[in-house]
Amino acid sequence: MGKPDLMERVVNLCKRRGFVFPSSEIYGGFRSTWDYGPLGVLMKRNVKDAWWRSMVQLRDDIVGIDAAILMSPKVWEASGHLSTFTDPLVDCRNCKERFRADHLPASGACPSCGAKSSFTEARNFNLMFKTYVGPVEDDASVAYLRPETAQGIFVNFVSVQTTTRKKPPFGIAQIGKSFRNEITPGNFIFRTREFEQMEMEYFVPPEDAPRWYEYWCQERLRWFVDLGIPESRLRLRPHDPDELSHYSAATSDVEFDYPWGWGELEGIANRTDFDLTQHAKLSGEDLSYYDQDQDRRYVPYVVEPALGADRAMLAFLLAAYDEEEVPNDKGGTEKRTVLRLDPRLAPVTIAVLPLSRNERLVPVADEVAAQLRPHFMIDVDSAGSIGRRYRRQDEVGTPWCVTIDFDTLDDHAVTVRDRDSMAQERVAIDDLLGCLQERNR
RNA sequence: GCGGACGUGGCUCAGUUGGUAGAGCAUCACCUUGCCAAGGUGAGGGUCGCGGGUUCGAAUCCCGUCGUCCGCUCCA
Repeated sequence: MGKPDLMERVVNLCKRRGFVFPSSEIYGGFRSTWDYGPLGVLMKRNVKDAWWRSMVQLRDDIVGIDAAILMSPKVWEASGHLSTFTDPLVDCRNCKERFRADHLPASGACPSCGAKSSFTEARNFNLMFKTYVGPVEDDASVAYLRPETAQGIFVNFVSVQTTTRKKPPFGIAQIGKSFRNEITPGNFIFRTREFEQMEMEYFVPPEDAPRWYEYWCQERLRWFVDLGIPESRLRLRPHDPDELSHYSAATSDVEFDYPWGWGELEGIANRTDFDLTQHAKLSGEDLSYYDQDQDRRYVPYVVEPALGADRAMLAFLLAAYDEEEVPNDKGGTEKRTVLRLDPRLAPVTIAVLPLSRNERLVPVADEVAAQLRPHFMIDVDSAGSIGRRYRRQDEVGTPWCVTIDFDTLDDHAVTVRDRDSMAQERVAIDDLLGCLQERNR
């Protein structure tokens, strides 16, 4: 399968099966915005739950918060986003290429045109969405949609630290929407203007920051591998000094092998004490930490793994997509599309399928489904041939199908069919829940 | 925002020199079958992205606009 082809097929599958729809489609769509459908919202929740579980639930050094999207404009003044998040851009009238004004060579010649180049005036693109709070649209009521969730953590640092009595090294995690008025969004849900971030700020003594930076780089890489992305499709790429963001001393990207090439999936940054120091300056509040054991006061350094939930979901979908040839009953082969998603990420965990729409089978299927529903996301489907329904479930990544057949009426057992191996096992209904929970572990 | 390509039922596409829209798949119902999709019968579904113009008449020509893809740019 060609790589560009893969992207097309995944986007198509997403639309066809209700993972992701173009937003506002009845009005012709709205650029760069996507809506998650019934299966997509389930999967995205699973991605976020998996992240939250690994960050917050399974650790005792990280707590969560959920900060407001709208914040005081002072926050963005302090963080540097008001001044630094603006890119001055110029276009060359001759070759039509666009450059960052501050990246132009001193000679003023662009690479493909040389001396013939002729630039437009520099125009500023601020990546923050601006809005007005309250009834009057004046300068005093200007507010911004947050371009990252991290600042909500920094401004709450002292409150969280004192209420939880956590001591560095400790972290604060948050999942939420962010907004950036990107010049060019694209590649499906890879870069959109409204997106959901999963960010964690890890506060450490300054001298320990490099060590924790290394730790989180490896830790984040492991997380993706654990959830099913092959190591061969992941890599860690340290930023060159000149591509570092204004707040960062060191940044590495976890990159994924997208159909269009290697691209960022997650960024791990050593943000130093930049943010806390800036907020301390502008607010006048003391944001340092007093270490009683060592009797010293310091402003913690911050190591930040920042991941896009939408982007992560795309990577999991791309890595899971597979087409294979399977033998059919006519002696030939046919194509089987299967999403080999980790069961923790699959939108539907168990499909309950009566072998046919027989009036004795359907009620049993409903009973089995009712029994499993409190424990798993269940789908019940009785339409069409059993083979067709297996294929439908394969295509959306359902790990297990439970089939009720005519023998069930006598032996009170069902068939459990595995997505990847297509193997079947007979299981008594009384043991079914335990059996599935065991497999789902 | 600039340059290039494109926009017909859910999907993939056909639609000849402008005459008022078609196929396959999918969906739904009934029948059949009964463990790995596409057997039978029938049904629903398109003002051809949107708006305007030319014309007796436009999916087919012109303009605008919105959207998609590729590149510039961006970085979760």
